[in-house]
Order: sequence, then C-alpha cells, then structure tokens
Amino acid sequence: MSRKPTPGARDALLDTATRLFDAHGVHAVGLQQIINECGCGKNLLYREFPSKDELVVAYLKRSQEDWESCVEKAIEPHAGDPAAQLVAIVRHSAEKVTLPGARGCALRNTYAEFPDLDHPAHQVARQYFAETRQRILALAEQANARNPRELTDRLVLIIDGLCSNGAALGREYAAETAVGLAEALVRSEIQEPARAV
Amino acid sequence: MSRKPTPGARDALLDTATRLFDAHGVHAVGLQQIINECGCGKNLLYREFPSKDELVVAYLKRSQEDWESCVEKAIEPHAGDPAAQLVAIVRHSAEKVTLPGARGCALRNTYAEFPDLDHPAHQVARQYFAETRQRILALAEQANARNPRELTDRLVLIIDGLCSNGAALGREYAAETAVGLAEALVRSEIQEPARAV
DNA sequence: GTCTATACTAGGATAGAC
DNA sequence: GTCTATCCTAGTATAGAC
Repeated sequence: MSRKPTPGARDALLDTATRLFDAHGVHAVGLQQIINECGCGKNLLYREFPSKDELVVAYLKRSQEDWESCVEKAIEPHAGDPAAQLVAIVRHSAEKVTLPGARGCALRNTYAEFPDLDHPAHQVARQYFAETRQRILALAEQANARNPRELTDRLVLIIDGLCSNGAALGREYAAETAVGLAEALVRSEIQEPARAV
Repeated sequence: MSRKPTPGARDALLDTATRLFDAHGVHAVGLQQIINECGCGKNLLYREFPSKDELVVAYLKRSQEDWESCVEKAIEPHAGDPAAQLVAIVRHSAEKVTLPGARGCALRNTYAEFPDLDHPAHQVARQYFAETRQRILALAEQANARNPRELTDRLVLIIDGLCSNGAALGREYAAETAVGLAEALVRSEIQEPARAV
C-alpha cells in the first residue's frame, strides 16, 4: 500500500461523476462517459470503485456530507436560537435548489431512480432522510416547540416538496413559498407560549 | 382500417407497462419484459407504440387521466364548497400515496428519471404540474382566499412533498401531516374574513 | 389477415484482461 | 490506456399458428 497512487484520482472521478449524475441522472450516464470526461483510465475507476453501484453510493455519501456541512455553516450564525436555525435550514435548502443548473436534490432524485428496496443507493438515501429528520427534531425540541414532532413532520414535508423535482415548475416560487411557510409555522409553534396572542 | 384488431391489446400493454414502470422505474424495465409479462407479440407492441418514448408518454398520460378523474370524484361530494374541495384534493393524494405498494407519483418519479428538458416525458410531466396548479388556483379563488396565489403555492408545495418519494421514510406520517397542514392553511386563509376570530 | 414467436442487427452497458 | 468478452437494449424482419 504505502501511499496512494495519484491521490486526487478518487476525488476527480467523483467530481466528474457528480457533475454528470446531477445533470442527466444516474441511469443515463455510462462509466465510459465518466472515464472520457475525467481523462483517466478505466482501470483507475475500477480500482477505486469496483462497480457502478459503489460509485453511486460514494456519490450519494459525498452529496450527503456536502449537504450536512452546508447546513452546519447555515445554522452556525444562529447558534443558541434553534427556532432561527430551523428556518435557516429551510432557507439554505431553498438557496441550493434555486442555484442555476440545480436539479433538485441528488439523494431524492437517485432515490426515485432506484426503487428497489435492497439496492444500496436506496438504503443510503433512506439513512439520509432519517438523519435529516432527527436533526430537525432535535432543533424543534430545543426550541421548546409546543408539538416538536408535528413541527418536524411539517418542516420535513416542506423540504421534501422543495427538493422534489416536481416543484421545478417554478423553483423560485417553491423556494419563496417554502421559506415563508416555514417561518410562519415556526413562529406559530414557538412564539406563542400559551395562547396569549 | 375498418375495425381494430384485438381492441383490448393497447390497454393490456399499458396495464402491464404501468405495473412494471410503477414498480421498478421506467429505465429499469425493458420492452422485452413488458412483452413477456403481457403475453403478446413484439409486433403488437411496436404497432401500438412505435418507440419506447411513445409508450412512456402514453403511460404518463393515462396516469394523469386517472389522477384527474379521481380528483373529480374526490371533490364532487363537496360541490359548492371550494375550501373543502382543496382539502379533499390533498386528502385524496394522501390516500393514493399510502396505498400498499404505492411508490409516489408516476408523473413525478418519471420526471426525475428524465431530466432532459426536451424529452417528451419531461414535457408531459411539466404540463401536468401546470394543470394541477391551475386547478388548485381556481378553487382557491372561488373560495375567496385572502391570498389565493400564496395558498396555492403552499398547497402545491405540500402535495409535492407528499408525492415525493423522499417522504417514503414514513408515508403514513407524510399523509397525516399533509392533510393536517392543508386543513390548517385553508382554514386560516379563508375562515378568517377579517381577523374576527 | 392478425396474431405469436423467434432471429437478427446495431449499439451501448458493465466488467475485466492485457 | 487499449482492447476484448459478455450481456442487454431498442428496434426490425421474418417465419409460422390460427
């Protein structure tokens, strides 16, 4: 082993795969195409990713890590204010979805492409969904929401709709709507201690 | 011309295609598989659907027609009460999504599978999204919502989230949440004429 | 004539050998 | 990096049953 040969190879491969998968979907992209555009050899790809499934899983895991680190950065300015952090998560998702060339969420799109329950890509996506939900639930509890589970369910539903590609009819609309609705929900669930109004 | 040979052939083909596409996704199903399971000859399929794209388009259009006729049936009992009709649409979507074996919405799933803008499947799906939105907007206006567009955007977002496969982590949760949230939104947008409470 | 069934082409896929 | 093996795909043409 010693040191890895061409240490950036794996990342370069993943960069190319991510770009192509995001743009055209996983099924529509062949490994040969990735090899061509990456400019590396075929055996390099097969050394790093023995099968396409493993490449897809690595693609999804990196996408998940990216999303999580971006979320951390997005909520960090609101440390100590979990209610604002909840809204920040939705706002961050909205910003990502409206980036030019964006095509929804890699995890959700790939999840739709692999309906088979025991496909590894399916399982990675499900795990991501579960972790996202837990993250939001924890914040909702910290924020002393009257009904943390309901608030979480509603926010997750909004994020699902936002990241769903079906919303592509007007992504800016969806983004705006999601943030506005999330703000209203968080406000009404938290800022009313009893029903003082 | 004269009379059509085996009048049910097209429907039988579409039935089989719908079942397989719904279960495994369009890309994962080959025409040969459809022919095998349908028990017909290859010639027949190619006579009815000269290409796979045309079969996919027919599959999506029928799925859209099914959805629309179900919606009509769902809102019919609430004729004259557009606010209740709005909730009924969400409730109906929730019921469809939680059917055993259901896998989200055929239109949205296929939309995610064909990101290419000028692919016919992509266009059929976009048209469906637009029509659905118009349907909801018309009801929101009939209901004298304070802000029909905002209410429409929010309901569409909820339906997107509901039909998104990402919500499959717990479809029952998503269904329950979507109906509850839709009810709350419709109520607060309509039943408060000013802010009498 | 209408159907089923099969053989076939041509291309692209994964995968791997060298 | 090139080249090959194997398989599966869409699509077409042909053969044969009813």
